[in-house]
Formats: sequence, structure tokens, C-alpha cells
Amino acid sequence: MTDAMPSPLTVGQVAEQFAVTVRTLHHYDDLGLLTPSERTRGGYRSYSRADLDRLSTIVVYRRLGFSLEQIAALLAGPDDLIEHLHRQRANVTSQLGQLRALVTAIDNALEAAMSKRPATRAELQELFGDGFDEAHEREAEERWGDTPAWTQTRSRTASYTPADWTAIRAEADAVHAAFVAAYQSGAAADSPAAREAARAHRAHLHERFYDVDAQLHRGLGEMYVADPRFAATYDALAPGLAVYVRDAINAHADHQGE
Amino acid sequence: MTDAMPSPLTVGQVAEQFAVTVRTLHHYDDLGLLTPSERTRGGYRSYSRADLDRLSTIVVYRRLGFSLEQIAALLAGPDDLIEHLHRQRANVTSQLGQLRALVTAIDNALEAAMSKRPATRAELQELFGDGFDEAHEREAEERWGDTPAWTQTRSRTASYTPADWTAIRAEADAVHAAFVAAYQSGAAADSPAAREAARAHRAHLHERFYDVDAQLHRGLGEMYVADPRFAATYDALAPGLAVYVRDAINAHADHQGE
DNA sequence: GCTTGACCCTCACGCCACGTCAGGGGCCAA
DNA sequence: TTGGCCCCTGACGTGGCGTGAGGGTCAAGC
Repeated sequence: MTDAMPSPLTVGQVAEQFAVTVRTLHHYDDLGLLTPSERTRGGYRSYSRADLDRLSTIVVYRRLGFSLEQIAALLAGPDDLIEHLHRQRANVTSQLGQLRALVTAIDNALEAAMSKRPATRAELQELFGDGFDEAHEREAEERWGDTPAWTQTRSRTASYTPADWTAIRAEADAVHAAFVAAYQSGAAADSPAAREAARAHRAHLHERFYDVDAQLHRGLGEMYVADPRFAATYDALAPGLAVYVRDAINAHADHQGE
Repeated sequence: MTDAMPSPLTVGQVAEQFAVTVRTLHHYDDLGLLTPSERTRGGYRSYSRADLDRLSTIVVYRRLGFSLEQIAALLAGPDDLIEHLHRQRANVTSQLGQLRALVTAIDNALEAAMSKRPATRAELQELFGDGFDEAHEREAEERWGDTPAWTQTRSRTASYTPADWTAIRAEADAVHAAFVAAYQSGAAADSPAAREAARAHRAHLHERFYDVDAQLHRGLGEMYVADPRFAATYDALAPGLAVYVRDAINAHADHQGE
């Protein structure tokens, strides 16, 4: 937690500090993208402070989705970063469009493959597992039965078809996956990736169950940490995830409020 | 344009009919995913009607983003297609979230890298090339000067910064890329991919320049075909694209109207 | 029957950013 | 000196094909 590290570092130390693997550093060395400025007598790579600066630039560019070749060009020439960023944005936006079309296609396939009657309890249970049994539902009723959110939830979910429920389940899984991906990539709880996951989380609840404003969203985040059953659900996906989710929700809300 | 093809087909014929490459068919054969039921004396692959049916299933699954391994499983076992579709949807949705976060990150980088003064004419010209000179602008003024769309465009674009303009350029490029990708993939003008591109096109204009309803959007589509300069711009990206864009816009509008 | 040209065959390497062994050596404390 | 942890350099694997190289096959026209 302190940066009182001696200046020349070994691969392992550098790897840990930048949350990359040793293999990645070897790879960058092979490509000539980041060659440590010294070697020890024994042949160990020895990274200077300047090497670390360069690496941090590389890591940032990588997070922006640049290829290693592009990064090398950016680091070498006085090329225009802004122009590269625009090209990159266009690429990513184009990919976004393709993916959105893909989701539409999948949804169409799903609709074609499924019947449209409202879902039975058995189907719900199969979809959501132990989390969706009668006891769970009765408790929710007792706990929130007189809140507007619960009323809204009851009226909206009553008409959902099996297709809707499986879509909802898929969305929920995707939201969880996004949180886990951000968390395990080492991104901070207020990083774009984490805030994006929080945004998706709120949008999911808002669209499928009940109106969620920033205030209520923060409350949910706190509950995920405070209520051991919610905490256990998240921590089962990745230890420490519940706290991360709460922090990401708060970061998202802060960011929106600006 | 007729399907009066003899039933046993060679790789080249099959490849053309399904818009895949010969190498792809070889690859599927290598994997055992699609082994043609016969060979000629000379060793040529010979695809029967049943082989073609199987291939069409494979192609559809590929468009839905399944891996070849998953497709093999789906074709082999009586596995649940619906479950696979949900998993696939969750994956794609997760990727969507990641990409959205990436766009945010890039935008932040761009904002950090650029100043915020309004853009100069020289900058606009550099960005948009020949399409943005004084003559062009005067003509536009004469042609549309008294329409509400043009008034709105003037008032909104006046405050755009260089960062805004480069983002707009990137978006426009992305929209074009989406049209070209859909067009060249062989997808019909009313396919999800093409309609998604049309949606992005309308959203782009709507957000950046002036309010575009379905009616106005259709009008623009017709103009892209009718006005030779617009048609030339699109056809330069890919011959026949102008007509495709118009048809995609109409398909999108029809779909929305349902 | 022979030539021609379009089509087909089977290897086999290349791509991208590493992951994952395997086999061997260095470093440091007890 | 021993042990345990770290480091080194190859070298192959991943997915879904693209792209040759080097050579055989087929149908049509002469």
C-alpha cells in the first residue's frame, strides 16, 4: 500500500503493480514494445522508473482498445493521438452497432422459439433456482408489500411471458458478468467499466421491475452489503463483489449528479 | 437467380450460394462440422441437399454469434436451443456493456486531449474535406435556409467544439461503416443489421443536427438516391449503397410503425 | 485425343495477444 | 548446502479462417 519500492524492479513486481501477467511483460519485450533498460548479471529483467512510465502509458492505451502495433506507433512517432482516438471511437461504435443488431437477431430467434403464455411458477423456479421459491416471495411481500416499488413490480411482472423471464434472467446474468469483469480486471469501483455496469444494473431494474432513481439505487447498493443473503449472492460470484457493487453504484450516482 | 441447380454441388458453387468462402467449407470439413456426404472419383467434395440444409443451419447459428464448437453441440445433441440462446444473449449483452464503457473512456481521453473553444472553419474543412467548403454551405443555405431543420442545425452547430465535431465525424464514419458492413455481408435491406444501421443513422442526425421523424427520414433516404451528389458519396463507399441505404431506412421506418 | 483454363485437392504457415507448460538456472535465508 | 521462490528461454495452443504453394481434375473446344 506504499510506493516505497526500490526503483529497479523485477518482472514479478512490475506485473503485480500494474495488474498484468509476467508473460505479458515478456511478450512486450519480445515485440520490442517495452524492453527493460537493464539486466542483472543473472539475466533478470530490471525495470527502471522510465520503463514503468512507459508501461503505464501502454496499459492506458490498451484499456482504450488500441492494438500493440498502434501503441508502438503512438509511442514512437509524434503522431496525432486525437486522430487515433477518433478512429478508435469509430471502430468501437461500429462494433457496438453490430452487437446491437446481434441482440435483436437473438431476440427474434428467441421469440420464434418460445411460446407466449404467461410463465408458470415452475418455470420461474427453474430459471432463477433457489432464489425464487414461495418462502422467498412471501418474505418479500412482508418486507416490501406496502411500498410503491413492490406494487409496481406485482403489476408489471404478472403479464410477463416465459420469453420475458428468460430474457430478464439473461440480462441479470449479463449485469453480474459486467460487474465481475470490471472487478477482476482490477478496475476501480469508480472506473468507467464499473460505472457502466452500475448503469446497466439500474436500467435493468428500472425497465423490468420498478422505477429506480439515483436515491433508491444507492439504497439498494447499501442493502446488498448489509443484508447477508444479498451479500452472499454477490460474493459467491467473486469475493468482495458486494462492496464493489455498492461502491460502483455510488460512483455512478455521483457521476450522474454532476 | 434461379434455384435450378443440380443437387450435388461442388465447393465453389456451395460457397457462392451461401456467401461463404471455399476455405470456410474446407475448415468445416476438417472439423467434422460439415462433411460432404460424397466425393467424386477425382476427390472433389460433393454436397447433397441434406448437406446444404445442415450448412444453412450452421450459417444461421454463426450469424447469431455461436462458436463452431457450440454449433456442433447444438447440431449433435437434443440440447436446449433456447438455453443456448439465453447464454448467448447474456454474453453479447455483457460485451455491449464493455464496449459502451470503452466509448466512455475514449470520450474522456478525447475531452482531456482537446481544447473546448468552438471549431474554426479551417478545422471543419480539415475534418470533412471537400464536402465542407463555403460554396457548399451557401448552396445549402439557399436550398434549405427557410426550413425549421436548417434553423435548428444552425443554432445547434454554432456551439460545437472541435471535440464535438471530431466525435460527429467519428459517428458518421461508424454509421457508414455499419451500412457497408451490412451491405457487403449480403444481409437484406430489411435485415436486423441494416435496420440497426438505419436506426443509428437517424439517431445520429437527430442528436447532432435536427429533429428527424420517420417521415423526414424516409425523405432523406429518397434524396440520397435522387440527388447525384449524395448518391455518389454513398456509392463511392460501395457501389449500390445509396439504394441500399434508402431501402434500409424505409425498412426501419416500417418496422417502427408496426 | 489433346490442349486450355477454370476449378479442385492437400498441406502448412500466418494472424493477435498472450496462456500454459517444460526444462533449467539464480537468489537469498537458515 | 539445502530448500523454496523467483527468474530465464523456448515452444506450442487458442479461433476461425486467409493466403499462398504445388499439383491434380474436369469440361469444352479444336
